[in-house]
Amino acid sequence: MGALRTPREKWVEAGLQALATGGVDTVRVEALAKALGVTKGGFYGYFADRDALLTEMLDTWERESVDDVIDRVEREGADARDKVRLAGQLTFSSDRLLPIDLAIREWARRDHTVADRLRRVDNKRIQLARDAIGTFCADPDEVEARALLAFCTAIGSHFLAADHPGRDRAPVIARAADIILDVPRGNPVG
Amino acid sequence: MGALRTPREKWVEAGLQALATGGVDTVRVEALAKALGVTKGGFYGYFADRDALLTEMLDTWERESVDDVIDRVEREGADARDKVRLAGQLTFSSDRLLPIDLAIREWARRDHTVADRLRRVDNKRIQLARDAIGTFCADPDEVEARALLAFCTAIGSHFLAADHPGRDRAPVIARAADIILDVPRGNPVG
DNA sequence: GACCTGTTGTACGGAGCCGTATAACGACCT
DNA sequence: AGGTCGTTATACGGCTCCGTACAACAGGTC
Repeated sequence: MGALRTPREKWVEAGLQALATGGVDTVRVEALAKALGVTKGGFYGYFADRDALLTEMLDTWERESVDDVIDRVEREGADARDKVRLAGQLTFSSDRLLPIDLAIREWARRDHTVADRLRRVDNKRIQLARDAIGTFCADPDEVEARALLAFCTAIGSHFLAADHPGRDRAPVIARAADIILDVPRGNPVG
Repeated sequence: MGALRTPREKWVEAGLQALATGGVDTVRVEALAKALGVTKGGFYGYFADRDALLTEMLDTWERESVDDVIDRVEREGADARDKVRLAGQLTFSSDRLLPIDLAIREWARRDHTVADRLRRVDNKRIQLARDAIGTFCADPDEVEARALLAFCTAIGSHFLAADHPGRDRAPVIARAADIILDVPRGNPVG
C-alpha cells in the first residue's frame, strides 16, 4: 500500500488558508497543489470536484468556530459581560479563525448556500450575546439592539479603514464595548 | 470619424456593476464586453489594461461617495443627529453605492492601494460623525467610541447573517442607533 | 461616390484552470 | 526479488481570460 503523502485534511487546510488570504475565488485546485508541493493528481482521489472541497472547508470552519468556541466560553466565561468579551476574542482575535470568518462573510454575500450556513453560525453566536446581556438588561428590544451592536462592532471594525487621531483602534473599541455593555462611566470595566 | 458606441464611462459603469455583484475578481474585460453587447475590441482603445479600468472605477467611486454625499449632508442635514443618520442612509442605503462600498471593503483587505483610498474616504466620513456627535457629547474619547460604533454598525450589519426572532432587522438597528446617539429612553428619536 | 479616421469585430498566442485518463512510483507483503 | 495496491505525476481536451494585431466598418467630409 502506497504512503498517504497528502491526506484529505491537507487539502482542506490549504483551501482554508487560500480562502483566508485571497477569498473564495483564489481557492483553485492547481494552486493549492503547488502550495502543497505536489500536483493535483491526488486531489480527485479525495474530492469529486472543487465544490466538494469548498463544502468540506465550510464543514471544518463550522465545527471549529461554533462547537469549539461555544464550549470554551461556557466553560471559562465568568460573569455575563466576560462571556461576551471572551466569545468576541476567540472568534475575532484568532489569527486562524478571524481571516477565515471575514472571507466567509464576503463569500456569503454571493452564495446562498454559504449564507445559510453563516446564518446558522451567527445565530448561535448572537444567542450567546443575548443571554449575557439579558442578565443585566430587562427590555428585550434593548437586549437585541445591544447584541446587534456587539456583533456589528466585532465584524465591522475589520472592514473599516478609518484612523483614530492620536489613538490606536484598541482603546476606542474597548470604550465602545463599555457603551454596548452599558458600563457606568467612572467605573470602567475595560 | 466613426461613432463612439461604447464610451469610456460605459466600461467603468459595467465594471462597477460587476464589482458590486461579484467582487473584483469578476471584473474581467471579456465578461464586461459581453454584458455591454460588444467585444473587447474597443476596450484597449480607452484603457491600457485591466488595471487601468480598476483605477478609474475607484476614481469614480471616490468622487461619488465622498464629494456627493458630504455635499448633500452639509446642505440638507438639520441638526447633528440628523446629519449622522443622513450620511449613513446616503451611503449605506443606496442601491447603487452600498454594494460597491461593500465590495471595495472586501477588495481593500487584499490590496494596499485600495486600502489607502478607502482609508481616505472613511476618514472623511467618520469626521462627519465626530462633528455631529461632538455637539452633544463632551468627552473626546466617548465621541470617538460612538463614531466608531456608528460606522461599524452601518457596515457590519451587512456582513452579519443572524436573525432577530420576531423582529425585522430595521427596528433593531433603529434602537441601536438610539444607543449610539445616546437618546434617552422614553424619548426616542429613531 | 470616394476618402479619411477612429471604433469595433475577428483572430491569434499565451497563460491558468478544470476534470479525466493513464502511466510511474513507493511502500508493504510474501 | 517480485507482486500488489493505493497515491501521485504527467498528459490531454476544453474552457476562460489577457493583451495584441489587423481587417471590417460606419460617420462625417469633400
